[in-house]
Parts: sequence; structure tokens; C-alpha cells
Amino acid sequence: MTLAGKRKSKKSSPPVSGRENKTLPQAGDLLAWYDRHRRALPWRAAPGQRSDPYRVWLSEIMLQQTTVKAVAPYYARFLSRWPDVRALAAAPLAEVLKTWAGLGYYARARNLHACARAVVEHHGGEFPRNEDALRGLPGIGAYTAAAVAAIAFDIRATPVDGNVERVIARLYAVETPPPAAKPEIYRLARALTPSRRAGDFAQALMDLGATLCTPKRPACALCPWRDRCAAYRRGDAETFPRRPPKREGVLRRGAAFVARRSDGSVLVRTRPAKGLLGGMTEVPTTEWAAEFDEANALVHAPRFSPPLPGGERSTSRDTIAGSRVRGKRRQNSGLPVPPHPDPLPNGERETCWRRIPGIVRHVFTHFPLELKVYAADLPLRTRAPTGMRWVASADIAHEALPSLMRKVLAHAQTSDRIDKA
DNA sequence: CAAGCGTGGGT
DNA sequence: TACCCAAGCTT
Repeated sequence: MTLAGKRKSKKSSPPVSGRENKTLPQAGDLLAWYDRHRRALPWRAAPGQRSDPYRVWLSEIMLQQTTVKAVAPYYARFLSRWPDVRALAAAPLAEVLKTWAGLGYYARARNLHACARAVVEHHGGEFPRNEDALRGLPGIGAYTAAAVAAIAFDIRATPVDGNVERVIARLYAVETPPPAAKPEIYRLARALTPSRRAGDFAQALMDLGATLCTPKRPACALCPWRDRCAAYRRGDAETFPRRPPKREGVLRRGAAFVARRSDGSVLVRTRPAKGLLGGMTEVPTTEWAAEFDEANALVHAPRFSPPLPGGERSTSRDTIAGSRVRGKRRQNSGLPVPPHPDPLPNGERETCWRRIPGIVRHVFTHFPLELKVYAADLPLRTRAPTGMRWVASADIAHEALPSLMRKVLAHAQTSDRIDKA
């Protein structure tokens, strides 16, 4: 195209006699592509225009692990309300948080505010013009420091985000899976970075990754570096970057207990607020451990006091019995199985658990899990043990049920239908 | 250095 | 549907 050669011709590759470098990627080719396909983004200065460091920084913080589409309206709101770093620094944190609400990763908003104040108090209201100083500010890591330095100040810095990592991994067919490959990828990207237009080069690299060199089905036919791309020449560009071997962890097993009352409600409890599936709803289970003694699974099943003839009120004995049994449970952390509870106290009902045929399998990030499922039918007035509650069948859909627990309930349900058929 | 941190969109 | 994952940083 016509615009393509506009800047390229100025300082395209040095003396090298023309064609020698044909197999080596060059910044000029990417910059030429960028000049033709440059996307207009709200925080991006017009070609040739100087960028506002405040806007660059604000956008980069918002864009951390967040899509362009999600950021756009928030960026506009922030810029409208706080047009510069001093205005933002003067704002109450609560207002910043409120305006950030919905964008996620709220530590970013706290750091954003702290950073604005640091810039005003320690840097005279101007963002420092070098990577190291930027890196020391709240919420600014290696990537953001390099991005601001390059884009706002046109310093020869090389931000490496997920896009750049993918592009470079393909360009050089880097076999090391991330994050171990990070130093190598940074070094390769750094070597490619031109001394002029470093900001454009950084954005070009990210645009390339976002639009052509995508994680799945990259559009290699349109890529300015196609003929220089090692992965393309191999014919397996989409397999880079290499996936780190999924440590599947050790298989854990356990049992889940689906207690259903005659009105259809199901017994559930809420997991601890932190940790695996924190705060989510679950049916009672045993521990999930590599060593699972199924013979004793029922020892850990929930226990019910007999329904009171007169109504719903409990006695002190009921509470004691319930909490004592509950107290035997621990986090599902693979710790040794706790000792068996004491013999049933007077008044506790022997629940008839039936084993549902089959196994529910699930894979977490850290380990695969297999749960045997037990089900029991209980009288209408049965009280929930301490720490547990009955959820009407119609309300189960509104519970914070992780997929694992949906599987467990579906498994029990399916089996019911089979039994009746 | 692995894990935690939110959310919405794409496949 | 159920993941994958997106312009990362912090502890």
C-alpha cells in the first residue's frame, strides 16, 4: 500500500545489502504493518501526537488482565472525572473504588490511587521518565513500567505481556514453556526493539498478538513476519507458546452425601470463605484425600436428630449432638483421616444411606477428584445439623453451586430416575 | 515462586 | 456447557 513505505524508507534496515536478512524478523516490517493497521483506541494518541503519560498509565493499569472492551467505558469515566494525576490524587479513595466497581481486581484501584498520590507527593506531579523509578510505584510491575516508558516517553523499553510472549514464542519457536521462558522471551523481544519508535513497536507487537497472532487459529497469511516466523515455517504456529506440563496432582477420593427431605429440599452447607471453592455451596462430603477408606465413609455422613413430634424447636441435646459430629470435619486438604466419632448418643437417628452406582469425576487445577455419592431420604421435619441448611429444590439453581456439586446432584438425580424406571 | 485476585467474552 | 483466557501485580 501507499502509506506503508512512509516511515519505513527513512531508516529501514541499515547497510545490509538488501536481501541477506530475509529470514530474520525486523522491527521495520512490523512498524510498517502497524502504520497500516493501527487501531484507534481511546487512550492511544493520534499518529505523531505526543501521549499523555497519565492516560497511558491509567489505561495500562486498567488493561491488566482485562479486555479492551471492558476497559473502554471505565477509562472514559475516569478520564472525565479525573482528567489528570493531581485530580485523581485529590479524590477520596472511596470514590475511586466506587468508580472502579465492576472492573475487577480491586487491588488495582487501591494501587492506582496510591500511585497517583505518590506521583504528586514524591515526583512533583510528573510520572518519572525511566523504567526503574516507574517500577517502584504502587501497582506498576515490569510490564507496566516498560509500557509507560515506551509509549509515553518513547524510551527504548520492551513491555512483555501475554500477546508479546505468544508472538515471540512463535517467531523463534521457543520450546521452553512459560513462565520459565520469560527471561528468554524478554531477551529476544528486547533485541528486536528499535531505538526509535519503541512505543509504536510495543503497541504493534501487542496489536499483532491481539488481532493476527491469536492463541487459536492465528491468521498467519496476513502476518508481516510470516516468512520470518520459525513456528510458521514448522507448520505448527498454534502450538506455541508451549503449555507448561499440567501438574495434575495426585488423585484424591472421597464421598458426597445427598440428603433429600420428603419436600424435595436438599441438605447443603457453605464452604469456608477462603481456599478451594471458597464461600461456595456444597453438599456434605468426607475429606478429599489420596487415601480414602470407603468402608468408613458413612462415619463422616451427616447425622440427624429425630424430628420433634411437636414442631421445629430444638433441644440442647440436639445442638450438642449436631455440633459434635460437625466438629469432626476438617478442611478438604488431604490431611490424614480424622478419628472416628464417638458412638451415637441417645436420640440420634440411624440414617439409611444408599450408594448411588457410578463415580463423579472432576478435575481441579491442582488435582483430579473422584467422589462416590450416597443418597438418603429423610422425613419432612428433619432438622439440618449444625452448620448445614435445607435448600428447597426450586432454590438450588440460585445457590452458588460449583460445577463439581452440580455434577454430584445431577448424578444422584439421574440415578433416581433410573431407579424409578 | 506458586497462589490469590474479578469479570466478561470467546469457543 | 465448561473451560480458556485477557495490555499483571503482589505476597
